[in-house]
Amino acid sequence: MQGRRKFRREGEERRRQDLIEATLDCVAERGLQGATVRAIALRAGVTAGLIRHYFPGKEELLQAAYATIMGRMTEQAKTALATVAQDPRQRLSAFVEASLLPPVIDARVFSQWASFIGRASSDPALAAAHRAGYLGFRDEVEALVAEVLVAAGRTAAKPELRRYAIAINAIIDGLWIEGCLAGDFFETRELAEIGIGSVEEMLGLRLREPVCSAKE
Amino acid sequence: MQGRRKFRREGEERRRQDLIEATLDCVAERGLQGATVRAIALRAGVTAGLIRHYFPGKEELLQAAYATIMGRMTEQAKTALATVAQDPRQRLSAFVEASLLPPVIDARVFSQWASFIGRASSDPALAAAHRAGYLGFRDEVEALVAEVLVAAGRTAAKPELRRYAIAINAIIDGLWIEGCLAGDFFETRELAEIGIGSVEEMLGLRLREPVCSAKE
DNA sequence: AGAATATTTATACACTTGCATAACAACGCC
DNA sequence: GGCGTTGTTATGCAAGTGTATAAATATTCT
Repeated sequence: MQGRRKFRREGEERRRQDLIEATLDCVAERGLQGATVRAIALRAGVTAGLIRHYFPGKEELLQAAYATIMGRMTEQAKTALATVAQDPRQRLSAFVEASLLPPVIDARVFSQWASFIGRASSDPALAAAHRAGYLGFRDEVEALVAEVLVAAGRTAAKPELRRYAIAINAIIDGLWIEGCLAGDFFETRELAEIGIGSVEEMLGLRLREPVCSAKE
Repeated sequence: MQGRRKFRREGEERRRQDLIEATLDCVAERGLQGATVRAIALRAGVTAGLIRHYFPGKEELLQAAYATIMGRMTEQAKTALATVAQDPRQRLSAFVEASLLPPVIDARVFSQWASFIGRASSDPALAAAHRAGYLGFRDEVEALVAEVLVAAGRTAAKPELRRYAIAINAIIDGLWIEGCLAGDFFETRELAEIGIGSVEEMLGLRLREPVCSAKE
């Protein structure tokens, strides 16, 4: 008998994160079914038993993984907002654009999202987490639209604002899905252009400044 | 020992359909993980072994189930087209509307869709099935838009048509998801109204005939 | 009615699953 | 350097998984 495997003790938070990342890898590649404790442990370079040392059970690990990707997605969206500071139109435009280009458009992330959301209907905890994330996103859109309308000198009644937010949120979601599922059908910036163009048509005003004739 | 269970022989196609339906029930309620041969058989009022008499394996049953819901969804949308016959604008309007009301908007169907789509990334058979369904849907939209534009006396260049189809498909998908996941946030016809309104704004023409002032 | 057929049940099997436990080894402390 | 603490491995287990097979029964045909 050769002795047992050598190992290193990682920091607690580091190991936790590694396990979550390994879980997301498994979910992305083989769906929730493929995310068994043994597969996760193997990918994390660890033995299966260790999972129960960091999480009460597999269930909790999955929830932590879901919370992680939700947080990551909203974080990316907010990052897109932080970049361009001044003009509301440019801000909305940048927001839409960022949502429809990598790394937000990503088959891997979509696969994870779909796997978890498929179980959200049966799992109240997942459902609540999703609902919160969705409303946060829509509120973000609504605030942006309000800025834009005010800057354009248009009145922004509440029901109208809500309507805009729902519609714009929908088209971003829809294009996001199309891009993630069949990215090879579209040119690099095609979805982003369509997204921004559609929002312009919905709001009835241009978001991008009219460029000089030379460009594109 | 009491004798074995009594049973009835159902027609072949009937049994197949029952098994598929039972599979969809399990998927909707407990996700793909919950769709075990035993759970499916129990729900179908049958013993587990029978599944292998109608399908080569569990894998094929799942594929058949997915094909079923995909077909059902596009079929429902096409039904809406069959009813309204004449005016292209009314046809497009009815199509969008039907896609954003029950029974197409349905939390159960969405749960099934998400569960399957989550595995589509890893399963080539599911991926192919999805891609075919998606392209079929988009072609339908594109044809509808072409009719509308022609009827409105506008030129319908191919890239423009494609752009419209992608955008309209996206907003239908996005609103569909919102409605399925959080139907209680919206008034009964709210999503349908938003969908039709958005399409009108994108195309730059009205789909519904201008109603007399009394209505609504 | 009785035999032939193939649907359906029942049982078994090899394998995987999540989880429990005990042995072990890496690290901090004196 | 020896020693306790605890992160980590190894092993085992009961329940659940898909599948294979034979026995039993419902249905059809004559």
